[in-house]
Amino acid sequence: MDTALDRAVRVFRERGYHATSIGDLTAAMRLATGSVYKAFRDKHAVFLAALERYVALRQEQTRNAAAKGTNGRERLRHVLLSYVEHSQGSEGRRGCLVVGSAVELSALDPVVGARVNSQLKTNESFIAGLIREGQADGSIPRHVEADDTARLMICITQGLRVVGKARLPLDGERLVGVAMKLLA
Amino acid sequence: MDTALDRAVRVFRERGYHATSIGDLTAAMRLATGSVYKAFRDKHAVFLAALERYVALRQEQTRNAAAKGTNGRERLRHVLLSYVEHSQGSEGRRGCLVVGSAVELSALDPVVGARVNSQLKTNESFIAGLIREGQADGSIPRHVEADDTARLMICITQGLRVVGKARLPLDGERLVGVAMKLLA
DNA sequence: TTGATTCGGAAACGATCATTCCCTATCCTT
DNA sequence: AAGGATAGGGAATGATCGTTTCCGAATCAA
Repeated sequence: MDTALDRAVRVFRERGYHATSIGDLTAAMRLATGSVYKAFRDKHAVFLAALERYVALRQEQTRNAAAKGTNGRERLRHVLLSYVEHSQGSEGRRGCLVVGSAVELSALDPVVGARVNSQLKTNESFIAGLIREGQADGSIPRHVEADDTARLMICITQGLRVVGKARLPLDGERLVGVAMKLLA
Repeated sequence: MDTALDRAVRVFRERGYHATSIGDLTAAMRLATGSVYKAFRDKHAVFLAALERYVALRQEQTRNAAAKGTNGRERLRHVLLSYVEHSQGSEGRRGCLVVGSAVELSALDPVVGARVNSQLKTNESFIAGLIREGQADGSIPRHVEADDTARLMICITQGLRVVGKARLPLDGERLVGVAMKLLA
């Protein structure tokens, strides 16, 4: 079942919500129509479950990236690097389900809208936390505005997914190198 | 006819491509079904025309914002400020047709994909040009990498639209203040 | 005024959508 | 071994989609 949900995540990432038919979904999940409706109330419920699963997976990947760093600044750098890598190539073209939900559904679907909003806030707090961590361990200057900088960095991460989906090449080292100026 | 196309732009921005039915379109454009198909080959052609019109409008607004500045740095600052303002409030919730096209259609529709890609490159060149202008007039240091910085700023602008659509409040002065560190 | 022509509007079309229903095979219990 | 409950598969259903077609009104030339 979880493997079927992973396949649902994949097809929703590639095609978005409205362009994904139940036929696409059953083909990808290798389940018959009836089976999908046994497991989920409707298409919307499948999407919500897929979104939840995607968010959990991405959160784990981001925490793992952060763990690579030895101080606040380095942890943040690895998080940004991880975002660039995931926004690139075939993974980038597959797209981010949070960005896709925000753009395609946020305005029309209050449930998805609220979920996306809360997830962005969670990510923002995580980044703000890393900045404060860096300020505590001396790797980031005290005068950096943690909240404003975190919000701008969320814009960068979400923008990376948009640009990556549009097939512009992204050089991780160079882009992150420039972005780290925000911590000066 | 142009006023009808403006209404099409509006509904496509709000609902995206797939969630907009011909019924939505005719209601918004105040045209009957037959009239729409007299003026355009199909729904896809309406979208392409709307995208073209939106891009032209936004480009003009961005150039106007740039014109407010008296040197390269100030012109860039006004461009960023303009982006934040457009990403906010009701205008922000309406969304950006370029971001929407990139996320929803870029991977599935080669024509839209190519158009979005070229538009992002155009915007990037415009920003890179402003940076070089600032370096020529002394308002931006020479050691700033124009191309890398421009690409990161494109990420910021596209990300602003995503975050704005997700209803996170954006403070123009604060965010742009932080972003201008990239020109240090 | 008349006739031809062009343009917008609404009904009709097949296709496809999300959803429901029913049947079959598989297991666990006794 | 038999029976009952359960899960999965696939056909049927009503609604809605994009598109086409046809009809009436308005416009312009003569």
